Amino acid sequence: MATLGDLERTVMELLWATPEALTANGLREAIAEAPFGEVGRELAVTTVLTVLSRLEKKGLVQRERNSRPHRYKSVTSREAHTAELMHEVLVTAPDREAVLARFIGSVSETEAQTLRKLLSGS
Amino acid sequence: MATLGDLERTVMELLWATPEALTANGLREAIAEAPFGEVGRELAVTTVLTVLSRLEKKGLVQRERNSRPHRYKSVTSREAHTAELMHEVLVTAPDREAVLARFIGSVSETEAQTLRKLLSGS
DNA sequence: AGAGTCTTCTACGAGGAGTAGAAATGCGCG
DNA sequence: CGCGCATTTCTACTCCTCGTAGAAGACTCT
Repeated sequence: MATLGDLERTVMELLWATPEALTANGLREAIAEAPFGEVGRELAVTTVLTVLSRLEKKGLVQRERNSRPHRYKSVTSREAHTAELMHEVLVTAPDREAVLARFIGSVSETEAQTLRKLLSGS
Repeated sequence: MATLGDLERTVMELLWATPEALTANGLREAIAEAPFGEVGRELAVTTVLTVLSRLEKKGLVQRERNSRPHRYKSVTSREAHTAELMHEVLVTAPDREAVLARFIGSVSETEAQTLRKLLSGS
């Protein structure tokens, strides 16, 4: 299961929040100004590059190799990624029904409402 | 987020599958005969003990210190644990509704059925 | 071709996890 | 009560991931 480190997470956060593909340098700056994490985090570009390579290897990030400063973007949306993770967790258990029962008990009323709507629609 | 290693996972698997509390030695034997993982895995008892300590520190395992060969059991059921993990994943995303929508799309029809039942009941 | 920019390679340190020996501790028996 | 054995704790080593970045190589543009 793809578990992310702090910096990796931050990078994904930014990529998910940006529709266009970003360069390593762009990301470097974005990290420095990111509203979360310790502010004013000045990283070397190579650091960002390394993290991006690792994320690419993990299949979370796609790189455009044609444009010269390579541009990076997330492969899936944040929602898709999160949902996929949830599903991965779900299928680790043999008794999924029981897990779902527990899970339902842990979501807020609003979320339950959303689920009802979604389920009746199909 | 408490992520488990392979051996830690195996141990939890066995503890979840057993209603009574187990001793380190019992677990050692159980691991050797476990139907999953490489069969015939002969570990030193100390190895099992170490893993159990770590799991205890993580709050996943509870130890009975009174009986002399200490006995260990899982703190929560497998289902509860899995559901909790799913919830943890869910709340990492800002737009939970969207995540749930995606998630619903990824579950089987049977599971969707279960969810409908559960949600209508409340 | 040269200068500057961008990428890849290599590396190190911290921390988690698998593994287990050595040392300490406690229990039951003689 | 003290000894020997079973059990637990301490300590340690290795491997892997992740944060971090320098040095070296590749590319591009004039």
